Amino acid sequence: MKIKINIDGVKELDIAKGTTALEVFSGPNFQGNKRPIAARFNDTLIDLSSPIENEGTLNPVSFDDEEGKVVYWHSTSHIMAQAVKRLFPNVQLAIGPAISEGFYYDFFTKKTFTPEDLKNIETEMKKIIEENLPFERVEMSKDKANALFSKRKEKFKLELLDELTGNVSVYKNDEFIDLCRGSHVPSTGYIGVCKLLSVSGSYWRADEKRENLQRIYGISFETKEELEKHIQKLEEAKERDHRKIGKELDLFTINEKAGSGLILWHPKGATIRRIIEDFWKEEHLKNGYELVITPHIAKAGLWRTSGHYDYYLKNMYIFQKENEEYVIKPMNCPGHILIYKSKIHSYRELPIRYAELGTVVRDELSGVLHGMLRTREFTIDDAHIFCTEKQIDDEILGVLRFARKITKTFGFHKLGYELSVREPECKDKYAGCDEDWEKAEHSLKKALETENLEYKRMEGEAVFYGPKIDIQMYDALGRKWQGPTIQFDFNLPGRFGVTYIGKDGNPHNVIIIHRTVFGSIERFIGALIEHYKGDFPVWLAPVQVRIMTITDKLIDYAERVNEILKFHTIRTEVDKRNEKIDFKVREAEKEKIPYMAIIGAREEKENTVSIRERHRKNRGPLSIDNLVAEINEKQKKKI
RNA sequence: GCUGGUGUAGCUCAACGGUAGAGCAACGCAUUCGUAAUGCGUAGGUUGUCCGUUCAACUCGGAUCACCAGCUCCA
Repeated sequence: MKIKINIDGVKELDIAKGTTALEVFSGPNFQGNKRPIAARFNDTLIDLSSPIENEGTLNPVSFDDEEGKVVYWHSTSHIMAQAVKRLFPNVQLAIGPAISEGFYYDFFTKKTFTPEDLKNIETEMKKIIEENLPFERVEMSKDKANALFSKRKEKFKLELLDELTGNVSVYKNDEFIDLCRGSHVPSTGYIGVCKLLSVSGSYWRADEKRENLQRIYGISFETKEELEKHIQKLEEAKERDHRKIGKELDLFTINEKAGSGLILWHPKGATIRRIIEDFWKEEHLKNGYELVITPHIAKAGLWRTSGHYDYYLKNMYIFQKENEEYVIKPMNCPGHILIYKSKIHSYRELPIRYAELGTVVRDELSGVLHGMLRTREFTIDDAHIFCTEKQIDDEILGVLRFARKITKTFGFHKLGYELSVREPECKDKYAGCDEDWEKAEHSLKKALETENLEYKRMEGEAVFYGPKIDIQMYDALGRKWQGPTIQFDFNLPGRFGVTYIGKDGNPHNVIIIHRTVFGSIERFIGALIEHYKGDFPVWLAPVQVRIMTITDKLIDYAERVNEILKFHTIRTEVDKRNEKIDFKVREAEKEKIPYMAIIGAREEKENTVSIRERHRKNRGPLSIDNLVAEINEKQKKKI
């Protein structure tokens, strides 16, 4: 019996019922650029070996496709598990999914995998790949699967089976069998090159009360070149590590005498931060925000009212003084609310926008601390917008535009958007009424659509007190960083009784919108360091010009130039050491200083400096006035 | 917090049961030099901390602190 299928909506083919996808793709009527490794039939991903029984649309999936990578890496994780089982028959299998870059597999075993083991596993994987074992999909009843995995003593697979209903599928290559939904590449030979990257601990089901597992991470590609490129990218990421650059460029340190997760900002790091904060304040003042300052500690009662004392207790630093319990603030919202509530507000005053670079302290688990990206004390560029229901559309749109503009100023040109909304099934676990949620969601959606932004809808990802937009920034390496957040709050207004007096003379509920652009200044600057690789644009560079003398005789002139530049708010340093100019240039290059102003007898005579610009080498002489104008122009343009 | 790894001079790293060594940086002297390293010299360490094993510990064991890779958490 013949059936019709579509390929890519372009070609229509008549095929015999039961023909496999692989047969279709290797037939004369199909030409693809990339080797298919799986197929998409209508909306489901299928194996190339799956027979096609119905009419529909069939498309090849290759490694270049997002879902192709998932298949490819997932298959490699099976191969790794197979290799591990061959070498260490006693380990039990947990799970082994593909992740955003590669795959992992969790194993239950008393032994710990050493780098030596990884090498051996890798070698065994290569053998399995050479054996070119087919990935066979077998569907069976749950009972049969239960019997199978009991016999193989795979207790984790049995636990997973417990939660499945109906028939299940297992994948088999030779002696190795795994409970798996699929899909997979046709055979192990499809995997080109693979590399195991690291081992770490994990828990079964991410539950620390459950079994401790050993997780092996790896990645695979079709060609050696792709693998090398990937490894290069990992090395590049290491080179950009803000902790490494922060030390090299003398930006910040973390000192165990002070405590972990606490940043000591050195002059150069503090300069970058100051420039960013000044810019932030200016922009907020220009955009209708008022700057406020709230205390670092407050009585426990305030945090009881806000609710933090209950649900955020384990993260709060609490201390006792004169029979009064105090909390070091982990959030800025209650303070802003107290300022709002210091008097009665008319509808005519709204919206009110309070902004603060508010430093908060949170006790984070020691294991999560990570340079500037995850600290125990950090400064949120926080703002709270108090507005009426009618104003939310304008406010959200305003915040979205504002946040986009600021992040772009820092060179994050590619942004991603996520709209987090309620889980539709369990509405009762959320604060606020249905109507609030719908209006808020509508307004967030509308803002994204007005700006023509593509976004991902994250069902059930909203926090309990309101829906939000999260913005991700993509850095120079294409990595994602958490950026601005725009968050509704249906919880605090009720808890604190935040109201305004309407036209009717009655109090009405205020809508509170939390928003932040940087999230945490520390994290943002950490991201910025990695994004720019420490090579900051002129407006952010802690030292913009290093003046360097060729001989001691030029020190006086160098000092004069220094004074002039400083007078024009240019950040300069003089290198008047008795060293050769090559040496001074080398150091300035290593320190990524954008302008080197070299001073010799000629320059003194002509009242100039000789400019060497980073990335542009020697530019020759330039008058002081022109140098000032050029740098000030860059400062103004924020480049 | 959990699993695994690491901790030696300001930095990067070496030594390894017999009481620590290099390069860079610092300091001193010489050199006064034109766009990525001038030469010579000096000084610098209770080997993260504490406890134990040993005739002897940087080296072995335990605890602790910190860091790293993950897990977990993230109102």
